[in-house]
Amino acid sequence: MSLKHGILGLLTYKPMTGYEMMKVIKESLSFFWYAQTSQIYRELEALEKLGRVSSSRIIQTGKPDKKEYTLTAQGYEELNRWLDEHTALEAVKIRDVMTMRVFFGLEGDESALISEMMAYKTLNQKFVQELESVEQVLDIREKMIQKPGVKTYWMMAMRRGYLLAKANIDWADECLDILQS
Amino acid sequence: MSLKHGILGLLTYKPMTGYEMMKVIKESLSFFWYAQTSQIYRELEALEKLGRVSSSRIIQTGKPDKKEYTLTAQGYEELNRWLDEHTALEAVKIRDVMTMRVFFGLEGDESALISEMMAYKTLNQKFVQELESVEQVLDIREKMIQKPGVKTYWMMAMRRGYLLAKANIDWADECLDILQS
DNA sequence: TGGGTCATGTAACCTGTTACATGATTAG
DNA sequence: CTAATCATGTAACAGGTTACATGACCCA
Repeated sequence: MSLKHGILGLLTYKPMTGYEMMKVIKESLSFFWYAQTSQIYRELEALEKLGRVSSSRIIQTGKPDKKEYTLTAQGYEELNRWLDEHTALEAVKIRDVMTMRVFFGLEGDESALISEMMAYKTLNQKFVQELESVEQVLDIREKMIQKPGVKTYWMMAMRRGYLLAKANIDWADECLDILQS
Repeated sequence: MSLKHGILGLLTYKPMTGYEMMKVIKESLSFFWYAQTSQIYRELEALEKLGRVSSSRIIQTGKPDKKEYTLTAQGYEELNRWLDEHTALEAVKIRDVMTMRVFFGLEGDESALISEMMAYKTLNQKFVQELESVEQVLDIREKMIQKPGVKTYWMMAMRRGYLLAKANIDWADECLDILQS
């Protein structure tokens, strides 16, 4: 239901610092979960208070100290509980700014909408391109993380990003056809 | 960026009470914006304090009193400002529970995931069916609201819901193929 | 010497969720 | 008689956003 479970999930791969998580989220998870650094640090603290993760400070030379978080047995339990409960119904709680913008489009400036829609299409096209070459990256990551079978799940998630971006592009084309006629 | 602008948008159609908005949102907007009654009432109050809407109490016989909100000139301005600013980049801030669930699927129970995925598919199929017969409804609404041209925008928004639901169904099928093999 | 990376955070605020409360009318 | 509809909200909490702060090291 929230970033908390995403963090627990990431920690099943290996112990990590908040900073590392931020990068992983930006690089690999951002197509289904977006988060700010400040929020990650706050949630980590909250999770530690709840006993779902534990931390140890690592002193480095030439670099600032870091705080590495590890999943506890309790955290693992909580993640599993969350995974096995119904997610399908929750997925219906959608909030989509772009659709809202279009829905009330009669009120706004049409040329502004057109250029927004073109920007939107471009963003989605870039994203599709990125995903098209991602399988090799996942191969490497799977080996690093030492969880055989994990790639299958990553690929399924990735496919969703791909299919959605494709649908977004189709939608943008349809809208542009209508708006520019 | 939030429910506030959705409310302002709705009020361009006609003055409404919080209760009415709740119904309109549930019936027509829920595929891109989900909201609870309690939040609607709170946002209305906040908007009134900011001078974006004004309210008048209407006394009814046989029914409880109601509070009808009207868009002010300021509110109209604010809506337009929002409409003409860039939405495309904001649309990238995605949060999708179902994809997260799949991404960390290796940890959870596979049969639980399969039944969630089937439920998810069913929900999306129902939704597609609803949308397929929606055009007539929009015709009637457009006449009621007396804003010629508004239907075009509604249809574009609707199409997005349709295309996304279709993409969701395709994704669910792909996942089920993989999970059940 | 200026920008990027490494690394951690705080404070205030805004937005969304859950649970609860009230009470009359109307249709089956 | 009972469930739904009409209609309004409050309180507490959880989750997300924005803006700011610090400071060293490394590369061009």
